[in-house]
Amino acid sequence: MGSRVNPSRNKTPLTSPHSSTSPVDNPILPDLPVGEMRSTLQDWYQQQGRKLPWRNHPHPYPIWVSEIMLQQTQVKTVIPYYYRWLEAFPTVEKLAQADQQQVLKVWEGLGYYARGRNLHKAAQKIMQDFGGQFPDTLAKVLTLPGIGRTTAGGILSAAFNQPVSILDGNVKRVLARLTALSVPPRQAVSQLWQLSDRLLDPEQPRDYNQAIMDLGATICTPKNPACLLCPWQQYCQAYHQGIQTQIPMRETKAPLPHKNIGVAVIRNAEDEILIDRRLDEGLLGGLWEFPGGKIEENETIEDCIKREIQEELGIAIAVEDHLITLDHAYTHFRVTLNVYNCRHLEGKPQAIECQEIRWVSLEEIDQFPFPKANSQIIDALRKAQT
DNA sequence: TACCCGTGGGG
DNA sequence: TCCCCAAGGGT
Repeated sequence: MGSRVNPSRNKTPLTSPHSSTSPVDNPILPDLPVGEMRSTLQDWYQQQGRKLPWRNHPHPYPIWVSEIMLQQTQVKTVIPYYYRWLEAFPTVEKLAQADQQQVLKVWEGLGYYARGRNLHKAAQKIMQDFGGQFPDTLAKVLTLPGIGRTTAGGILSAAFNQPVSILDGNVKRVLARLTALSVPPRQAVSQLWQLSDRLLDPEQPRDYNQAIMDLGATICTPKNPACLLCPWQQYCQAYHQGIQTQIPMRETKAPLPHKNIGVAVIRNAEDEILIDRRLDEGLLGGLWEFPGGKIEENETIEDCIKREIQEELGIAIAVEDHLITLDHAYTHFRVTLNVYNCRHLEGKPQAIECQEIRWVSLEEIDQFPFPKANSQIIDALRKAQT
């Protein structure tokens, strides 16, 4: 709690008013023993590095897939998805030929679904523009959707042993502590990239990049870093100052807004259920869902559901009994889903605010990719049926 | 350039 | 229970 910081307070040094360069301007240490640091890190990596499925792979495709899955996602979460993905789409060509719904079904549950859609689009671009070969230059790799500077460096170093630096969450944290960075990393991105460039081992860039990420993931962890086991302990300013748990400094964050949502499970005379496919852009793009919307002030859940279904699908329904209420947290807000069983009364459903609409049975609903919160609704439907 | 974009696990 | 954060990129 003592590490929570108001960023504005850090823009001016509390100390000497005469100092012309604050740590923000120059967090780079003047005399880092770069060669020695590379050597100690590489030695540590040979002994303590993680064995991961995509390491030392001869082909860039599996490495690329792993890099995309690992964006903002922990290794443990990624591994089963990684294997399933390569089974479903063993080559760039197979991925390019798949349709988006297959792709999203395999990605289902992993989150940040634009990653899956971009992987798919990039595979098609590789087939069209690069003759089916994953590109091996930084400029070309950066033209692929879903690949930024860090992911490009990760792929080029791992697949081709090219000396391209990275600045992911692990590296940011390691370098912030190494320099006892006195501002949140976001305010020093340019300087951190310079430091990352400087430290990168030009002789063994593949192992160096993997090593510094392993260091961040297993030793220089966000909480309770294992400084006594760290190969860079002697170079670490945060450790020497005893402030390693306070760095990197955090941004102040506004509390998450909460939305109350009415959700309809609509059945027709054949006992089929109405689902809709969301637009490709934005939250949960391209996934299927049960229709519904935000409950306005002074509106009952029943009124909300009837109104939303009329607006979104152009049909009249009867709202019947309560199925389930569940809470879910997204990155920028929380929701409570109030789910009700409903009956279709009249009108043909139209895709007004979505891409597509289907009447489906509970048996065939598994074929469609749903976001996590909606999967819980499906579970509840199955339970209610038996 | 801030803000948007999921989900699971740890403390 | 709640907050934090994880191999970031797109706009």
